[in-house]
Amino acid sequence: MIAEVIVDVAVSQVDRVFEYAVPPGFDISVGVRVVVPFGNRVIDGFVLKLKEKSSLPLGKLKSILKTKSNKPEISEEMLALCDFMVEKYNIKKVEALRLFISAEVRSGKVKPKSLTYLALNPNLLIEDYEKTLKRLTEKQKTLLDFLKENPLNLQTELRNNFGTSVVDKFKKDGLLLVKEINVDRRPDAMKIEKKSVVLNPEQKRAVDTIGTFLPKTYVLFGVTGSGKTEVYLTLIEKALENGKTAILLVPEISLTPQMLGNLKNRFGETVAVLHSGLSQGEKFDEWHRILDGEAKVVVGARSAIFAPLENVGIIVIDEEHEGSYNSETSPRYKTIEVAEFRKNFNNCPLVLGSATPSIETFAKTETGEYELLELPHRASNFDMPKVQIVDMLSEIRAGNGGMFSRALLSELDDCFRAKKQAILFLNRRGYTSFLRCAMCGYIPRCTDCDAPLVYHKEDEKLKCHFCGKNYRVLTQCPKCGSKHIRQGAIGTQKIVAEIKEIFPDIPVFRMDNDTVSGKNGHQKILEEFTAVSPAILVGTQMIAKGHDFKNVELVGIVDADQSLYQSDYRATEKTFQLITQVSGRAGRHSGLGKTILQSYAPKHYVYRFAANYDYKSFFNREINIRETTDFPPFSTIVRILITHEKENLVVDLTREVMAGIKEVRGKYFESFIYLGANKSPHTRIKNKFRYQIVMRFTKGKECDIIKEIYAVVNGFKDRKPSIITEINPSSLS
DNA sequence: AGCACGCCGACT
DNA sequence: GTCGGCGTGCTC
Repeated sequence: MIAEVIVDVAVSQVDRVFEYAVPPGFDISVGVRVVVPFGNRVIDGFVLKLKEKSSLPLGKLKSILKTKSNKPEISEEMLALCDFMVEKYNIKKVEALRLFISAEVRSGKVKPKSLTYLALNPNLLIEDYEKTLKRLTEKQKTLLDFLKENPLNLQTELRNNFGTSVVDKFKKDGLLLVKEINVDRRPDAMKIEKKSVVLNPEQKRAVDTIGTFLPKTYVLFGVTGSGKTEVYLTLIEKALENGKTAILLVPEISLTPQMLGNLKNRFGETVAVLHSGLSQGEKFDEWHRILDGEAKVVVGARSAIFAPLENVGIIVIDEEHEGSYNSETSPRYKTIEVAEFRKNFNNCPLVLGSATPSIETFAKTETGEYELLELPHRASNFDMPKVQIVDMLSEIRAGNGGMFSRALLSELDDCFRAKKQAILFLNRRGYTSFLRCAMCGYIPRCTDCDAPLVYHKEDEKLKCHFCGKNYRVLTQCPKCGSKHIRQGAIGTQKIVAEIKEIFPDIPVFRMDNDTVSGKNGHQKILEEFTAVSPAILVGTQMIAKGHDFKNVELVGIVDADQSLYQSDYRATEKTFQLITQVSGRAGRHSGLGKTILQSYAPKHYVYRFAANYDYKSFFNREINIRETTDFPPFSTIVRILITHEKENLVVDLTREVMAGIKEVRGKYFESFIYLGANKSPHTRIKNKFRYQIVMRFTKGKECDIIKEIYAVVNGFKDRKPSIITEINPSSLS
């Protein structure tokens, strides 16, 4: 027997099948991990296929040394998924396989945990043993009495309670036998009150529709608090009743304990968790519980989509619009696309839930590719907080040049007087910043792309991140002639400092990347904040997600425009999503919440629609713009990123790749909208220079074009700089 | 990636 | 004379 093996070495030169002989007597099947001789060393590999004959010249073939898993760890489905990902993302086979089987499981360093128990010897009656003792001491008697009632005990507990010497004597005499019992290391779940919920008619309709278990993709479009979770749980329950399994994804690790609590209330111990924040032991044990079929429901962040479940009956992606579902590091993949694959393979439904679906997802409900289901009403009786838009330009004209409007200050004052809490949200993403006229709000934009220009400090230039075109830095506003040109970004520290000055008696908490450290740093700040009232919390997006603040009645969005003027075609939709999400933090338990939204462009359509929570109108407007400007979903953006420590190598390779891509463009000239090469906005990360080739082309022939681009790129795989290709990257930084 | 092989410089 | 620099090539 011959086995086709992929060796566990992540280098393109060896990312192909190697053949090995299976020694007689070896029980090897497809999907097991093996140890093989490779060159003059010994490494791990994955068996992909078994066959009778080798095509290799005699004498080249070596034999598998041993197996690392006694049963297949990669199912037929995952092998097919591996091929799919290799084709779709141009990644290496091992990279995909490594996603399926984490390092903790592969390493062999993590072992199952066992506890030492002491059990009564079944062949020795306590009475008989008692007779062999010369004299029964007090301690021996109490222990014997205890053992009569409790035949199996933890060794440590027994020793602690009855004394080491007595226990060890019984052990030595053979009354107690050592028994190692494996225990699973299990991630913590949040304690959540069990309550029985009656589904409202809309929830019921969603459950009935998806509950037909047709292999379709559904968009569950429901406002915050409309009870999407209850729909998920009911559907998972039905899938389990049908003898199937289920996957439920949440956007962030910090949201898993809560969801796990919900799932455990309903499904008990058949629930497993998978995400990168688990301890090594937890990851190992949870993964094996899934593989062994003990766990039927898997909850987790994006990596949980690779859970080794068989017979999947439903896949749910909650908050499907969240950027965290796109892997930002190699191997880059899109969770929804992987989920689509598993949905098709398992012939089961995929549910994408969101209050603010991504434009690309919602567009597919219009083309009929996805089916739309709506939950338009909140389960509680509270409305979403009222949003007031404040024009910061008129504040400046009225002589208020500070970063807080009069409206926000007076609302803050009211809020604190009522002994309530407030949140100030700073919409800052990434490092890039734009310029803005402080008098009229003018933002310099690229004449070719209409994207806001980004200020680059190192060479004192304004640059367009879409085409790379350079502009001189403005000193005077071309629109109103003012010389007050400001850099757009303000920081959280500055806000905290000002708040402390204006409201010296109010406790201020700050939460951003600088103040949150460690595993629970996030939780700690939130707990401290929750404990005092009045108080104010200043932070970036991390305060926006899923937190149920009881006492927060006011949300201030200090500078909503900051995420709007990212040079990213998704900036508007991200802004809409953020506003909706942050607003949702106020008045959750009183219905009296309010949001103040400060903007220098208050007439921008995104604010008008967001203030009314009018997603559909926003979508219609946005999809129109995408269509007229040829942006996704009406076009495809491809980015080729080339990185290395030596800049000249990167420059040379970028030139060569660009030449190849230009040939592709020649063949598909009518499809290409744009093609350009430039430094990446983050010129250097971890000492590596970054150059990128960005292109955009219309729909229709994109599959052929992408294939050709991959072919060009793969021709340079043996070069030193690393080169990765991304389709519709989530950011161009 | 790792590791061997191999072909040139500067040292005990 | 040899130790060791890292370019090149191969791994069933």
